[in-house]
Amino acid sequence: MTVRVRFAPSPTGYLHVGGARTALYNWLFARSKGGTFLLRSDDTDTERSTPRYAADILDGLRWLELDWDEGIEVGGPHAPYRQSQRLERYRQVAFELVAAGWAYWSLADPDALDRWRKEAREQGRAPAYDGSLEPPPEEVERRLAAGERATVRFRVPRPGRTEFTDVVRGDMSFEHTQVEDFVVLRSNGTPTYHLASTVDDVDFGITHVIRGEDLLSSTPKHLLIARAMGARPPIYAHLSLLMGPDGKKLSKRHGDTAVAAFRAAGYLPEALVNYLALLGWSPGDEETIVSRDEMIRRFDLADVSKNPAIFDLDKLQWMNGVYIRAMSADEFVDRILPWVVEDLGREPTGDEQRILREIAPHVQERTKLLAEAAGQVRFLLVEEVDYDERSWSKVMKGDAPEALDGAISALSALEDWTVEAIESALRGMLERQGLSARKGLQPIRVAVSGSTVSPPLFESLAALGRRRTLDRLRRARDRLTG
RNA sequence: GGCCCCGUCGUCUAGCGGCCUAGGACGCUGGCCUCUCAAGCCAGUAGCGCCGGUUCGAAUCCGGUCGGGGCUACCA
Repeated sequence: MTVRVRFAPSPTGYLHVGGARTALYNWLFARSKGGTFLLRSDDTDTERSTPRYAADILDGLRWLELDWDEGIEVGGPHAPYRQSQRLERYRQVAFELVAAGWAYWSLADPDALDRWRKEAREQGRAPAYDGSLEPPPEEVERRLAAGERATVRFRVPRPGRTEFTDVVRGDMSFEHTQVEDFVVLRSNGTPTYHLASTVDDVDFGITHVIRGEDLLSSTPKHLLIARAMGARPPIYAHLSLLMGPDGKKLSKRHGDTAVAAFRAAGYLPEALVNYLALLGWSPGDEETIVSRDEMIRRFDLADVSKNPAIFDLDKLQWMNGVYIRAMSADEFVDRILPWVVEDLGREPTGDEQRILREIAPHVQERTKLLAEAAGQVRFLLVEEVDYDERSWSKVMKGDAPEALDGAISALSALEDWTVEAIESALRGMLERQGLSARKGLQPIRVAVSGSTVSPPLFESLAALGRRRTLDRLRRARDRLTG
């Protein structure tokens, strides 16, 4: 049997990291089994679905390089892959279900239903509607004939129970007294999630449904529908949910959880993928940095953790740094360029790009987020620096004038403007002035970079060039005198 | 309230009855390195929720309890 899995987001919100993880696990499973990964859009909620979110989801998946073999925008034998374009099919199935006695037209009064559920709850019973509020058949027929709108509800067999084996959770059993006669077709003729999703899974030949644990207790409904359709239901695997630092389900109040937000902040897709993969799955050994190929080779649903996982930004950030350091300097420059352009307000010149490449290795190892790098290299690309006032007042005192003067004269006399020459000139200066490197170099750093924190000084000066270095040293010296 | 899921360092996890004096990673602390900040290296910190049971032996099996989470819609 060839594995067929799907990621089926509802475009009622942007792609968030939880959804991305679900997509990733589906993708990994498909790739590790040589199966098909399919993308469809569960957009039956026309009220809340928007094209903007739909586009964001596709962007996010592409950015993460979770390519799909079949589905939205790539097509396939079961097209279309948007539920909003398959409405007739769901209606048809709903009618067939009614005709076969698996479902019925429901005219239960909504208010009465509310009261019924409330009472059930108060009496400690399951608030699962069992059809007892329906009018007699003759009345239903009459009102339907008169054009009254009704929902279609699935007739859950009671007594009874649904049992299944979840690949990550093991044997499950749900008593049907706990499962209500759920709506499959709304009174406006559109299908509910349960119907549309299950029909698609059946029609598209989905073999494994890998999704969030929030759908675990809906699984009996899906099994019931699939079996009523005469199909062999897919195998289910429910992933634990992602939590915020407070242990609650990850949501907006934990900050921006959108994949697009991570992208904008300068996270690398490969780092996010690596982190997400290990959030609920372990290759079994002590590896933390796992390549995509390695993941595919070793991924197994049986190794997926049942525990809910708290999203740890610190660890993601660390991992991002690991991936950044692993890049070549050229690649690093290419990847920070968009942020540099934004920061500068213009495209760097060829000369400036050369400077960037020169300093890249040194910036790279201090960068955790690509977005930060722009700020670290800015002083190399602008004509004049703005001093960070805290840095200034911290170091521009004591021996600072001597250090600056010494640097100006030592560097003016320099023949070769190279890292080595600059270093030996400045170290010679330190010795003459009797200054420690720690104390003597900081004023120079602030004068040139504007801050007490910068890439290594000698390399920075070499990249900056003689003219700008000396200009800045003199300007700082003047400012110091007042 | 009902049903369901889950419970190993603060966090992600390894562990499938003796290999556990519970391993790794992030974080945190200290040290080394050092021109700042990082990175790197070294060391340290900290955990089997609790109570019973099974067993020669339990983090591992069973029961209970407590705690956390999910679902309980004509949302998905």
